[in-house]
Amino acid sequence: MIKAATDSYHHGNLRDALVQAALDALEQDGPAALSLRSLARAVGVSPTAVYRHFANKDDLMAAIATEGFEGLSGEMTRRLAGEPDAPALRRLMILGEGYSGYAMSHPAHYRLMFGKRMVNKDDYPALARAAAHSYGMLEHAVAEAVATGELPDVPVPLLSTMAWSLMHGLSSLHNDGMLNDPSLPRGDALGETFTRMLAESLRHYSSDVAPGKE
Amino acid sequence: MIKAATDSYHHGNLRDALVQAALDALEQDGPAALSLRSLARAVGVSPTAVYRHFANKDDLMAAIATEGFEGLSGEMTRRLAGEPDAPALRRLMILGEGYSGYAMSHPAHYRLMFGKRMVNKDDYPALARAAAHSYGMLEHAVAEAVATGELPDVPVPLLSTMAWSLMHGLSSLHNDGMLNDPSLPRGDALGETFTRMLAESLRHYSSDVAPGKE
DNA sequence: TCACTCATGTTGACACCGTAAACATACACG
DNA sequence: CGTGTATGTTTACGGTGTCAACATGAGTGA
Repeated sequence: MIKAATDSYHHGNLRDALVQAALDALEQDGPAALSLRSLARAVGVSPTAVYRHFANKDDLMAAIATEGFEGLSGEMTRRLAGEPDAPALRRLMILGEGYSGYAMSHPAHYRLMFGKRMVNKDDYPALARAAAHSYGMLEHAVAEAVATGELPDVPVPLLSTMAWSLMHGLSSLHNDGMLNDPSLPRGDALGETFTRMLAESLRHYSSDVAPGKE
Repeated sequence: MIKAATDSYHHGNLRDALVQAALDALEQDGPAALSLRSLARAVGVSPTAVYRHFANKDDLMAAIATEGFEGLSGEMTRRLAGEPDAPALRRLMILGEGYSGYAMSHPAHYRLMFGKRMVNKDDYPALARAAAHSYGMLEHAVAEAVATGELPDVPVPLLSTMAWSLMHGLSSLHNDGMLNDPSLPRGDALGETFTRMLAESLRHYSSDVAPGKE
């Protein structure tokens, strides 16, 4: 029930209210409950009012996904700020923990961020930009770790994509309930564990075997 | 238009026909085109006939997902059979390539396999069993590689989950169009690359640092 | 101050969806 | 042959995304 201060004909900030209502519904009732009509109802507006602010449902979803990537970047930035003087590899690990931490504490939202919409990412430049920014934080940290010699001299995009894949896969599997081996650490502890294992094992990775160097 | 041989009142094998129609629609028109009604249409049957074979849409989706995990296991088994005498670590790499290969060549189907349905996996035991079997193949190979000393003495579930996360993350990111760095290898080549990198780097991973050993 | 414009919200309609209840058919088994 | 039951159909309901036509009222320039 997010409404403007006034109960006037014009809402005032329908767009933001809709996105906020969507985030609430997402966390409380899962993605199935995300219908334009129910959002309009929650905000106290007629169903088609949505179309004054979003071209269609996909457009709204893209806005929510964009918000998600911004939240993800924000979480990682916040954690980095907590250890300003950490060496490069440690910074990379902080990113990994922040990534999986955010993903696992916003399962429905996280899933939405990787919906089919992104395939036509040209249609949603703001979304593409937000996603690229998150990835950029990772790539930057990887590049630094390679520069300081804390990671082997393997092409940075390769290392970055590998780290991203590991964290994305872990978070997705966790959120989908696929990790039920009782001997495994709990969710966010797993993120920490894998980050450390990858960093540690890559440190001893013989870069002679690495691809992409000719 | 999969129909029984006869055009009689009774279809003959509606259940299989529906699943097959769903797989076709999935590959051709994406997951959005998957409606019970359109499937019924494609098979030449009334909309509600579906409910004689599936409790509801989720039930159908679970059947499709099950088929997916069976296809995945089949692909990995097939590739393993091609190199019967490969050492343990090599077998593990074959699994990784098979996994990502299957996932990347059936994007819509693969996405479905990890839908929200799996969270209540108790409701779909056949699906849970098929998924567990795929994971079991991986865990078995990891255990062998640890036994032969080709992988460090780290808890098998941990190593297995790490490998799975890496391949699942890579496949998902690829299928969602998130990997657009032009310097990266193409899709299935990436699967091979990451498998090799992980195997190689884990080989030199100092197991003293490994968690889960006290 | 007033009239006009245009961004914003509403009404009504349409096709589609998942699903339930009641009914029809015809295969299989006594 | 008779009948029970698995299978398919008809009809109906509430929900959804979206379009077209209309209503409102806030802001602006005369």
